[in-house]
Amino acid sequence: MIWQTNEMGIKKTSIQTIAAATNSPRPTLKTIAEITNLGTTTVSRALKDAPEIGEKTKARVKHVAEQLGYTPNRAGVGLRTGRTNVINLVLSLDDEIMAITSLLVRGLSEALSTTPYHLVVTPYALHNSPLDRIRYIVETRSADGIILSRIEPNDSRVEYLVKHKIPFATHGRTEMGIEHPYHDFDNYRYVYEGVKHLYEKSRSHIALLAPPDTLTFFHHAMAGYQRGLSDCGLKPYRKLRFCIGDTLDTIENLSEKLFRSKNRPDAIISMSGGSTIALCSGIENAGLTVGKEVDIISKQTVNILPRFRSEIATVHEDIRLAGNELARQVVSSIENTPNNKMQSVVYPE
Amino acid sequence: MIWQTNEMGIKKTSIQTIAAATNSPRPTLKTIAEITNLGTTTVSRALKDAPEIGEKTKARVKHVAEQLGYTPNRAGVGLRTGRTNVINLVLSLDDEIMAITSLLVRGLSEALSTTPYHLVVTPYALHNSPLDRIRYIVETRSADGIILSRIEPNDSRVEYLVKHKIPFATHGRTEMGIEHPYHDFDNYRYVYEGVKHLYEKSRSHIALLAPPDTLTFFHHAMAGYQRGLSDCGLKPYRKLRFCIGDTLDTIENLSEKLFRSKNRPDAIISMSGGSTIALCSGIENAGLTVGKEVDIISKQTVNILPRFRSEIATVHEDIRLAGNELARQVVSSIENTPNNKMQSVVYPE
DNA sequence: CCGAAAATCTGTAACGTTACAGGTCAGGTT
DNA sequence: AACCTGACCTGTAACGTTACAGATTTTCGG
Repeated sequence: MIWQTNEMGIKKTSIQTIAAATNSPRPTLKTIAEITNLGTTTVSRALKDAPEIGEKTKARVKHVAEQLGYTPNRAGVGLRTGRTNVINLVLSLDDEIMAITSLLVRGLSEALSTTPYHLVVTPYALHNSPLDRIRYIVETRSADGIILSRIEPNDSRVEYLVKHKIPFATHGRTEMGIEHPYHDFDNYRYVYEGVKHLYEKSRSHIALLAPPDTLTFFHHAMAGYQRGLSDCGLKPYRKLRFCIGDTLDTIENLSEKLFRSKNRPDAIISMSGGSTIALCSGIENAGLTVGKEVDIISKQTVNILPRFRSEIATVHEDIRLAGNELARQVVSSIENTPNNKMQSVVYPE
Repeated sequence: MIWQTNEMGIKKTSIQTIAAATNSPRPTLKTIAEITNLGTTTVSRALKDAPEIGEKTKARVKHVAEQLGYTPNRAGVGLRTGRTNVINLVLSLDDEIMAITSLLVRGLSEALSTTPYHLVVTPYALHNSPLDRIRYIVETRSADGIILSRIEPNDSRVEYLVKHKIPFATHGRTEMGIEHPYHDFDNYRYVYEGVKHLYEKSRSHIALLAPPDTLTFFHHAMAGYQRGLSDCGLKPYRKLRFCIGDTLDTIENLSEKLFRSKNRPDAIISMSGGSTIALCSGIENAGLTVGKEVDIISKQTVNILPRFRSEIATVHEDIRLAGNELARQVVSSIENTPNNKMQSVVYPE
């Protein structure tokens, strides 16, 4: 093919050939000890600036270590100390297709970059028990701290982690009477204010495009919804037959069906930006126009909805901030310095 | 419990041992060995079905292991064998905001689920050297195989990994004359056929919304672009002042500026779905309509553009498939079974 | 019933690191 | 001169696992 201009010009070098030229096992403490004529213990202590090692020796050791490109072997450290310097973000694959992952990871990395910890992301398929992944991490001792999402009111993972005394933080709240670090968006307030806003625009059939009802924030959203409606003297719309956990195609289809029906809503509050897009498609397929027959308020984590249909009112959920907070919390938790605030609920100005 | 059926073999301390083990510290091979009155070696071999262990013993050992909830300590295994059972996906944070990550991860997990390997994702900030992360993984021996993206024609990471004999696969190709596993979308063909398609719709000022020019697939896209134009007897449009690596806001602004200009394009081929959305916003801000004054062809990894503006012609890039392929390749590479195809370039029907 | 092969099982060492309990020695104190 | 102190360094053991080289028992042909 045309762009493979290199095929003629450059000779191919096999992996083996290059590697054979560079055959040296990685240096260990022992290597450095032999070179410097010190004990491995001394080298180990020197490299971490222990007070009982002379300055001259430290400098010498560090210099040699640098020369050799020494890096501590994690398996060795892990075996001896039981620590990994890893924070593990456990994520569902079937979720968060709309940039949440990306932003959360960015927020976490950012905050961890000033600590000795580094981030590892483990995905799991939703059809497996989410608890399995957690158990695996705990049993194999492969992280010092864990970050969870998709939190349920009565969450077996939280129970497990508390029982095993593993530091963790959750993106979302539980309702188990257990105190633990968490960060959450104020979904109650979001929906409550959404209802009021729509009421002021004279909307009266306000539906909620809710999260899956297994998750805690479904209840928060629902509470805000009901309180908002009751404060406005409105009645709840019958429960939608789809939620933000469904595929975009499902949402689009059911949304179209809904908006073709006689008793359709005249406003929707959506809990997810991705779902909102499919929702709009359904509305338009039904021959209606967003901003005219129907008003939409939606959360979004990335600024895309105004580009999509400028009539959608949006509220920004700052996932990067969530990452920062969660990282801070879990590190505090590991290092047992609970001077900081270990729980936060935010809402944008 | 099974081991109590063997009356002769039971140590008097069995019960206490079991109790102690079930209490707090995690069970190890030694725990099982004490309970079963076997050597740790035997237990280790039994758990991995070694042929020199009797069936009866294997069953007994496995049963006890199950009872105790034994899981091998990864640090121990890692230290001894040098293996981690980890495949590490190294991802840029500043990239792929539009679901690529999510889909790639899903594809990889899926394919790895039938292997002993599991996926770990390490993000890096683009302003750090991407090589650093790789070096860290290699030096600390924290993965058996690595998967890279954002491949450059002359990629230092590839060079490094080949030099250190670490198995890896790349999402995208290099042009260094080094043979290594990769998976790629046929961007040459995509752009080439895009140009032809637009030409048939009588478009003549066709611009390319290209990738950053550091990446290999920029060159592929460019080659397809130029060849397509030349086959149609058209001239290239002057290079755009923005690319798919820019923020959505940047793209929207520069796009508006472009489409307000006198010598604006009448068609665009875009290399990324996210960018296309911002591009459209810019076009519309300039008072033009997609499908009327301007035609757009765009790649997308998730089916969102038709919902956005139904006039956009789309080509699907199957990232999940990419994940499957890359996983397969890197595992083959680790296990030195290069019977499978280690390189693939795909284009949808 | 012998001897040897086959089938099972075991002990030791090592992977790289760090905790711990010393050791050595210069210099000062009694 | 004997003793102590503090600064600096070292050896040993252990974390949990597996490779390796035996050890023991069983089986079986002759």
